[in-house]
Amino acid sequence: MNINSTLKFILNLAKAQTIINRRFDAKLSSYGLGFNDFVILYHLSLAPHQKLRRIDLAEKLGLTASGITRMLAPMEKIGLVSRESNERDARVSYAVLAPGGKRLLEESIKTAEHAAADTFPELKTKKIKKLSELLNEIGGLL
Amino acid sequence: MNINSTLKFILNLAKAQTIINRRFDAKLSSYGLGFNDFVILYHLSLAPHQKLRRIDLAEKLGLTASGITRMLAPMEKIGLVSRESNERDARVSYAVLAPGGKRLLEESIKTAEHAAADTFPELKTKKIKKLSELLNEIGGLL
DNA sequence: GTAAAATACTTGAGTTGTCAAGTATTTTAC
DNA sequence: GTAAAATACTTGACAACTCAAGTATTTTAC
Repeated sequence: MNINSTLKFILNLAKAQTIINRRFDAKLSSYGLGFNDFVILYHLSLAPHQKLRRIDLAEKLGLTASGITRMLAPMEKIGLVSRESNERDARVSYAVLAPGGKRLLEESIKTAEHAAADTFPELKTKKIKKLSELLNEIGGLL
Repeated sequence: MNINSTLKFILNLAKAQTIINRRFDAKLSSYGLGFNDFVILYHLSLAPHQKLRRIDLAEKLGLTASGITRMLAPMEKIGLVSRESNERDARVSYAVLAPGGKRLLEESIKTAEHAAADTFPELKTKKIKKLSELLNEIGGLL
């Protein structure tokens, strides 16, 4: 019952990611954030006017539009993000980084970086580039 | 609001894995399997006597023991795995690959391999090795 | 040999997503 | 300019986990 090495690799990837996710969730829980909450705040902070369409947010995280709707609802309720409409296209609803979200991102970012460093202690810049390229083969597709 | 490259890499990894998981779930759903169901069957098929303690299964997938309990329950109900106790240690309950599970694994394995090949079309053995080493930095920890 | 610690597993309650379907709006193509 | 297709988003129903706490058993250490 053998499988080829690409599939084996994907099994390893899945395992690693499961552990990483749980670890980051645990570390960030002191801020009341999940890993993906953090990632949403991060992408919003980089975006022009610190806002993104829900669908672009979905693309950046690899989630579905539905998932983004679910995630943003409680974040909006506690003032991390707010909602803004687009004058030219009534279908669109932006997620905007709210002051509370910006503050929380600033507070939590060091924690996230430490968690990353703990996870990959000796990850060098060169290696990262190569790996990221590889991951783009998937990330870029969808 | 910049972050270091290790954290950025982890964000890419998370995105890729989210997409991979959804894709595999979709492909395997024609067999009534989720991605992790498939992985459980696969690990059981490789194990001595095709059985594993729940906790070892948890370790192999990167899940918690609780998660394994939840996953195995429906799989047991439909005859993919069965339960076996350990005579020497009454705490232990093995998950055993049942005939139905073995058959389903054999049927689905090509689908999973194709999904893997589609995801990383030109993944060479060398690259895999490097990336897998890196992933062991986490996978090995827990 | 017994108390304390560790291990294996399960369960209740909650979270974080998924998919399929539906609504509203915009774009395309003729 | 209008019908059909595409796009953006939301919702109901559900799946696949998590953590914290609990039970049962085994191991450790004195």
